[in-house]
Amino acid sequence: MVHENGAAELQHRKVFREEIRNAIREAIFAGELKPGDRIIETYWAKELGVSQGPVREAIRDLEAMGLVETVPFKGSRVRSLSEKDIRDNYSVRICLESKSIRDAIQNLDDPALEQLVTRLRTILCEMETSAGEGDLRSFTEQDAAFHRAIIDATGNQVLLRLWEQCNMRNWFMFSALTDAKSLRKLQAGHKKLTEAICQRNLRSATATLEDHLTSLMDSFIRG
Amino acid sequence: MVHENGAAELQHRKVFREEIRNAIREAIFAGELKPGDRIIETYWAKELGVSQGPVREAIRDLEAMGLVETVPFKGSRVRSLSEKDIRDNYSVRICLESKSIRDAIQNLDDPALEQLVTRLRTILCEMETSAGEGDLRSFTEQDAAFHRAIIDATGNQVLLRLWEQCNMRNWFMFSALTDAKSLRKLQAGHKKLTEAICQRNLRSATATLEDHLTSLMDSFIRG
DNA sequence: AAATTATAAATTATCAATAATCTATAATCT
DNA sequence: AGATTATAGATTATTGATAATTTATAATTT
Repeated sequence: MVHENGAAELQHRKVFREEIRNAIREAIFAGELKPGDRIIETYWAKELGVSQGPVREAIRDLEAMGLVETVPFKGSRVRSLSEKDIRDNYSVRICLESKSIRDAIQNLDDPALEQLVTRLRTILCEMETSAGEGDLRSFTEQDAAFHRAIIDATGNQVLLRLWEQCNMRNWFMFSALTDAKSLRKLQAGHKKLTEAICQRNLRSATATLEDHLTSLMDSFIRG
Repeated sequence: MVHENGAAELQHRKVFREEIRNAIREAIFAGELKPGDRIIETYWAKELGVSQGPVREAIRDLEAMGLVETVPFKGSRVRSLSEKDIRDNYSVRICLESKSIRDAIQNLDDPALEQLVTRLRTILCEMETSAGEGDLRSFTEQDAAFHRAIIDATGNQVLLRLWEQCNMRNWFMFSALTDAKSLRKLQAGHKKLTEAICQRNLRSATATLEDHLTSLMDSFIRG
């Protein structure tokens, strides 16, 4: 019996909460629920054929993600994100990712850095494929995987947890970057970043990251 | 009728969840619940004279704080924090607070910075009093208020939310810093930081902050 | 005796019903 | 009329009971 590898193998038991959370999230993405709209527990309970409890928990999750705001006894609403909110979000994300790059470049030994770079290049390849096929969904997932890989390499769980919370992919799964030009530009940024990390060039890496995330933010704001 | 100032005045309606969350947290602080121990919903429901639902929600909150880990259908346990966990936590906190100081110094205009400094000095005074009276609880609360004030001044809600999550005060309300010597050292750090901000001396401010938080971390690890 | 399978106890997840609270509308008062 | 106070309807918060799942223990098999 050689199973039970840490925590990865576990948590596969499905709990309603997750599905409910996704359902409400999708409704927000689809524009069915607009910023400011109320999220009524009993409505979603009936809609999804479950009871109120799990819906409550799902809403709490969305709240922790920053997608929803709740006032006790009054209810929950879809948060309306101002341009400032988005800017704040990205500025914190840049802060966290800069740190992860700094930590990776400064603390990882050669084999570990090599391993990270290899992983980044693998993801890069997969992104090329997704971009070629026009599969936006997997492209954005791989984009997240790319950035997460760097943070993973630092081994800092706190950093990872906080980053997950300000990764806007959680807010808007698909964004305005539907055109091929944006994708190519993103890819160029990823490549440049990978090379900078490979060469332990901290200055170039952080500058590239800032450019990369800032242009991503701009496309959100404009789109 | 001149109430309803934004969001501060609201959320005063008590919800069980908060009290339950605090009760369990206190049990962890008191050593009643040790790392690895299970947190049983029905036990706490009976213990506190409430039902299972609110207890579940409270546990979810503690989970989001990183104090507890949960596996579906198996239950929740108090997370065991390694020294590395604590170090990671502080290194992220330093990252976030450095950013807030940088943003404050670079972006605030003179009146706004003046206002921040005034507020910091007020808190500083209150801390002197608490320290003199040996009131550890209010001292730690004011310490948190001091750091929060800087982040508040930047107006970045995302930064604030993430900072709340890696503020270890949430984990260990009272720490090992019971001796008067540590308190004086902390206070000296606060004062120096306040002056550096007042003079817009970014280098001094961040260096002071790093020292300050690092020594705080050390006292946690040693204590 | 070791391993496997059944059973029982404990615990979590969910439900359905009720209590508490808020919101909007109607009634009352000055 | 304008403001204040009741009332009704909607929604959240909580409860107590039940179903689903896991864990520990006993029974069975080989």
